Amino acid sequence: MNLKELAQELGLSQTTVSRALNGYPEVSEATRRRVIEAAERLNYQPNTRARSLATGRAMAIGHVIPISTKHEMLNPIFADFIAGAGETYARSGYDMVLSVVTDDNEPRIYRELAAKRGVDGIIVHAPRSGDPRIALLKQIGLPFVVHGRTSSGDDDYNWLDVNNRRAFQRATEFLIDLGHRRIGLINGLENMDFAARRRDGYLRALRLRGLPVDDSLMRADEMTEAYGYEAARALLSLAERPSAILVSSIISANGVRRAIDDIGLMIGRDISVITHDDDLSYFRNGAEVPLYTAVRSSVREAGRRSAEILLDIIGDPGQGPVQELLEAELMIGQSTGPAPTEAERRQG
Amino acid sequence: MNLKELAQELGLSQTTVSRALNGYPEVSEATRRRVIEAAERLNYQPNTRARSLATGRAMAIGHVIPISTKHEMLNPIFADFIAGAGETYARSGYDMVLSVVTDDNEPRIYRELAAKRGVDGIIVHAPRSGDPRIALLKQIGLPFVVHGRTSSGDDDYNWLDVNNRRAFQRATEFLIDLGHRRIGLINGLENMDFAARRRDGYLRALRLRGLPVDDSLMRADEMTEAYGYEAARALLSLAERPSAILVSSIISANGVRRAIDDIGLMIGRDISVITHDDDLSYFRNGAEVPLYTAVRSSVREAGRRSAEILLDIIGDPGQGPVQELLEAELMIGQSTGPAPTEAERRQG
DNA sequence: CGGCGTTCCCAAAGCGCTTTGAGCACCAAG
DNA sequence: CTTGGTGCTCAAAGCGCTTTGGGAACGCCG
Repeated sequence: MNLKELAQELGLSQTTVSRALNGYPEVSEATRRRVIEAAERLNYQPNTRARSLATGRAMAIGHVIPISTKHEMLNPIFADFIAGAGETYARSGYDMVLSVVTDDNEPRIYRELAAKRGVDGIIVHAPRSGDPRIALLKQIGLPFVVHGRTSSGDDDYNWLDVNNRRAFQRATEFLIDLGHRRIGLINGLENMDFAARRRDGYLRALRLRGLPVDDSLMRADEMTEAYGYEAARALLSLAERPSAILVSSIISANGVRRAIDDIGLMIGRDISVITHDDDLSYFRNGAEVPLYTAVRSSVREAGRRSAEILLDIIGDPGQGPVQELLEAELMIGQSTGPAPTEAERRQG
Repeated sequence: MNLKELAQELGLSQTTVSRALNGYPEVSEATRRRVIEAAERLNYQPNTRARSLATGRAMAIGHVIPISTKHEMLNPIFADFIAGAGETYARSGYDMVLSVVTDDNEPRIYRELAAKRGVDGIIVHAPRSGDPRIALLKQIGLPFVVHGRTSSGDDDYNWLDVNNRRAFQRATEFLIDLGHRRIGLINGLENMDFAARRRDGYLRALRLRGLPVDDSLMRADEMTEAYGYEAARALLSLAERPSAILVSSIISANGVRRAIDDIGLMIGRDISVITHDDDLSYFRNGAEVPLYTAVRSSVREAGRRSAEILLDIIGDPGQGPVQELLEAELMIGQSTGPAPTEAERRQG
């Protein structure tokens, strides 16, 4: 069923039918009702391809999901981000097109995406420090919003980010206030901008409180459960082991917990743990009292909001860069407690 | 840069340029080279919308990702499945369009997807038992492949599935062989077809070996970490607690482990655990010796293969239904061991 | 009754591509 | 010299929609 057939069926011209369906004022209410009724009855939907060829708008947003070439891994936070963005698109009648891409040929993909005119805008995922994609996309001229930021000098682009530095500074200070002096950091890959900022926050808190920085307490890698386990085992077998650990993902935190259990220590008593919590639907942080003390920020909400920003910009390209910084909330859970005294440690 | 401009630039007609780029034999090699060179130099890519309007092929595949209305959750296995499917699409020049949809308005979405002609085919995710979508899609006439199956009488459609029943029967028998007599099942939501099959496999093994079925040993829910924990706590606090537990997801298995640790028992000695392992990139099951004894089947590979099947069918719609059953492999890890004797149990 | 807005509707152009059906050169064969 | 291929190229139609620029019908006023 296409427009021509529908118009024929109704004894109207294609113009009138199109206008009736798209809400133009030039058509009488009676006709409009008649048209809409017929369209529903015959399950007419305008052909997307033809429509967007005519309007020049693809009514689709591109998401380029990078897969790290080294590890061939796909971070599950994308799933939740996309769920959020998907809600926004559904409301606005946009489609979401996904390209899963190894990070070595990303530039090509962006150029193609733009040249093929299959999408009206792009969401940029997982920006690295000084990510070249931003300059590339600006040059290409396709509207885009970055989920996260990148710390090159140029700040003239749209982004939505969590205040990672503040969050990790606060988390670290919280631990210091509890009496912890040796605090481990199990971070994400530090070529990722978010991870670099988290480390900065951690370091700043240490400096502010006059605590020494010890490189052997800092780890960085892809945030799997296994990595959390390995890293925690390593930290806990140090001669001077940390009494608290900061973790960049609740998934890795699961591994940290396992390591602590394995050693026969108790989380929250012998070792305090604070994790970043993206509020992933499959990894909710407990019910009444959260399992982990955490700095939390919903990545799903970030997806929803990033998509809204992008659609805004597409609708009104004139405006200056839109930038939104979300604050993470610090939630006290069962995984933190006062630092054990020397006596307690020797006993434990 | 569009075709017209490129043709002008070259002093050729649009026809010739189009033919040169699309590999038709009617154009001389010299001309073809000249055209291709110019296209690359000027970064010409045919406009997707125009092209697919002309050819009638959208060059895109739709994935409808259901979000359970009750829990608002998005299973992370989708991420890996999509990563796999994405590889196939990238190779074949297809786009992937995602619709994230709450399960109450799925039928509408499928109809729209078909009527709007935005995609050439669909991958159906997370089929429920007797899922009405299969009849719907057959009626609509859009090519589709189901990831999983559904157990209505009609088996005349394309699917790719893991042999869930066999896998869980084998896992159960493996536990029985180790001397376990009371075996818990922490399953996925049993309105899902895969979960129903897993339960069947479990029950069949019990029956075959003459063991009683005890409903209090069977749980079913969305496969989160927290659910694994809660369910395991419940099972382990039964008067007659199971000595082994079968789990439907490695994520829930993490929760099961946590519950076992909490109670002060040891996994693999006091309580044996076998889990299904989708080989998710962020939840790899250990290195040399797997952490968990598991029945494993890569969901990423399933994605890759499902997409291939769909593209095949789109290319040659004549063929009968394509159906592929993957066998899961049973991997012995550190989470299983012989059932403790009565004496050991009392002591433990 | 003529003229002028309104209201409603339409024919046709155009979006950028593919593809059909032809045509022009050129050369070999008759 | 004509005919018939062959090799290369092209103009134009068409995909299904939106949108421009009218225009018919109608009522109302002077």
